Amino acid sequence: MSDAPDTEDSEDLLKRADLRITRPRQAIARVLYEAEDHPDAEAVHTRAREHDPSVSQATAYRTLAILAEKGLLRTHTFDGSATRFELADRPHHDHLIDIESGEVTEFVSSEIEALQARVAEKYGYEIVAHRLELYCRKRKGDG
Amino acid sequence: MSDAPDTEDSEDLLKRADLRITRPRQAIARVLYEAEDHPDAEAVHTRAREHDPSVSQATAYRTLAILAEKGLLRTHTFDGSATRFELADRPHHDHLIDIESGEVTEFVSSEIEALQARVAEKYGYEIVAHRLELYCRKRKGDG
DNA sequence: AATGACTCTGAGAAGCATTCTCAAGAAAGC
DNA sequence: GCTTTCTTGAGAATGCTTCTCAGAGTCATT
Repeated sequence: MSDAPDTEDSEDLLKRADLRITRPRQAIARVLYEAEDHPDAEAVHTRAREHDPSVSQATAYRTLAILAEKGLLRTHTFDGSATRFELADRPHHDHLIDIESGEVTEFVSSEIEALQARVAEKYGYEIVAHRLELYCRKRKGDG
Repeated sequence: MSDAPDTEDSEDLLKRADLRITRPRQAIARVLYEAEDHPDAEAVHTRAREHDPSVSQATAYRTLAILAEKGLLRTHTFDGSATRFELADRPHHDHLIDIESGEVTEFVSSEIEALQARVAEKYGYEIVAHRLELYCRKRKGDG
C-alpha cells in the first residue's frame, strides 16, 4: 500500500488552503485524492471515516466548503441533488447525468469545445471556463 | 385586464399534463404564463395566492413537480439554491457570462445541441435537458 | 342535477442536505 | 509546557422539498 504519495498531496492541499494539518482534514483530503468519481459531502464523510473513524459530518462539510471557496475544489450541483466535489487540478471534462440513477459519466468533446469558442468569439469573448451538463435518460432498445 | 388568453393557455397546460382542472392549479399555471423570469416554487406559490389565496405550498410544489416531470416545465438549479421553473415551450437558450462585469448573454447553437445529442447517443442515452454556461472574458483588441 | 369513482387539497409533519452552536480538544508558536 | 488560536464532534437548527391523510372537489355517467 503506497499511500505515502496521497498523504503528501493531501497535506499540501491543506497547506495551500492555509488550514492547520489535523487528522480529520488529512482523512478528508486523502479521500479527495483517492476519489475517481464525484463524491458528495456524505460520501466524502463516509470514506473519510475509513481513515479516521472519528471524522464528523460537520467537519466534512466545513472542510469541503473551505476548500471549494479557496478554489481548490470544483463543485457540481446536478439539478437539486447533493453538491458533489472534485479536485480542481483534475483534468477538465463535462458531465452526462443519468436522471434516473444519478450516475455520472464524464466526457470530452473537442468538437463541442470548438463550437463554444466560436460562439464566444462571435460575441467578442474568449472562454475562461465552461460548464456543460447533459441530463439524460437511458434509451430504450439499447443493450 | 385581458386575462382570458392566459386562462386558456393555463387550462391547456393542465390538460396536456393530464391533470384535472382545479382552482389552485389554474392559479399556478397562470403564474407560469405571466412570469417573465424564472420563479422558484416559493415565488410561484406566493404569486398564485394572488389569484387564489387558498393555494397551499404543498400544491404548488406538487403541481410544479408534475409539470416538470411531464416535460412541460424546465427547471434550473443555480448554485445549490432553490429550483427555478420556466415553461418548456418558451424558447430555450444557454448562457455566456462575462466574468468581469457579470453581464449575461443568451445564445443558442443548434450545432452544439446536435453534437450534444450525439455524445448522449454514444453512451446509450437520450437528452432530457442540458445546461451550458460559458464563463468568458472580453477579447483584447475588440471594441 | 344527483351519483359515484377517483383525484386533489390544505395543514402540518417528516425528510434531506447543509449550516450553526458551543464547550471541549488539538495545533503552532514561544 | 504554556498560551493563543483554530478545530472538533454532537446535536440542534435551518431551508427547501416531499409525504400523510382525511375531507373536499372533479368529471363522466345517469
